Amino acid sequence: MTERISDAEHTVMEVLWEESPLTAQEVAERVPAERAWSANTVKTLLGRLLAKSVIAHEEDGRRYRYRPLVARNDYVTGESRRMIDRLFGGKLTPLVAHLAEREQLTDQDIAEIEALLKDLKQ
Amino acid sequence: MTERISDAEHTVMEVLWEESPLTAQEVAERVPAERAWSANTVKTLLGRLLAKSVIAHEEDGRRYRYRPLVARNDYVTGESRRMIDRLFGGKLTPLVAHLAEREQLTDQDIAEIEALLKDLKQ
DNA sequence: GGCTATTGACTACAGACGTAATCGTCGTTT
DNA sequence: AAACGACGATTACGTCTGTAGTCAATAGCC
Repeated sequence: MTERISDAEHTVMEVLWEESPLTAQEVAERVPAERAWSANTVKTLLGRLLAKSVIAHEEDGRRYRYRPLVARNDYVTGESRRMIDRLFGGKLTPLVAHLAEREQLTDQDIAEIEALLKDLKQ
Repeated sequence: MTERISDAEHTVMEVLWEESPLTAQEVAERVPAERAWSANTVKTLLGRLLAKSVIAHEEDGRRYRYRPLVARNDYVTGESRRMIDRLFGGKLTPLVAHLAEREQLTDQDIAEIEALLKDLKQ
């Protein structure tokens, strides 16, 4: 049911996941400089995220403080799943195979992942 | 430089990656039934993909046969990289860690991935 | 030789997105 | 009290996307 979050909106979410609640202005200050957004742009995005019920706002005097309603972890899970479904037929192994082949995994990467998996096997 | 491929466009690409060259009509026939697109829709999408130079067409009598210009593998690499950058700070290990934690990996999955990694270590 | 079906090109149109300016309100400053 | 400034709400606007309809050319049929 959770509506799709656009790219620009995601940038705002990252700010709120990092720290919240924040006022619109505080969010604007924390948005990565590459974006170079006006304060108004940030407010528009906050409004759209509100409309999508993915954040909430609580009054604080004459302004609002915004706070995420979805956990970053859940969002990340959803997005990775979408990607894996679209590109790898929903299977994880082909993803790892692909990445292993195309990105050069350092020995350390491999060691880390192996350790991880070992842990999983209780 | 390669332009972004939208969701609907990606569906068409999958058809062409599966088999090509194909005429517009053949593509339309092969698009997954859930989409239920009109032939015109498919043609529009082919046109947009052409404009983005991600496919090419060669004349064949009064019609065209379309064929991908980008390899699926390259596309997949690009998309996975984007996702990993956005969600996992560009590092692969956190991706695997996240997936391992949130998706239940079967013992078989784990075994497969371990085998994969073992191979990588020459 | 006119009619019809196929096919690509062009046009359409609503909704999402990126980016912002403007408006209205209310508290603050002088 | 009048002007100013901060803030949310509303409006704007070009582009992209999803989904198609319409038009023009051509090729085959009768």
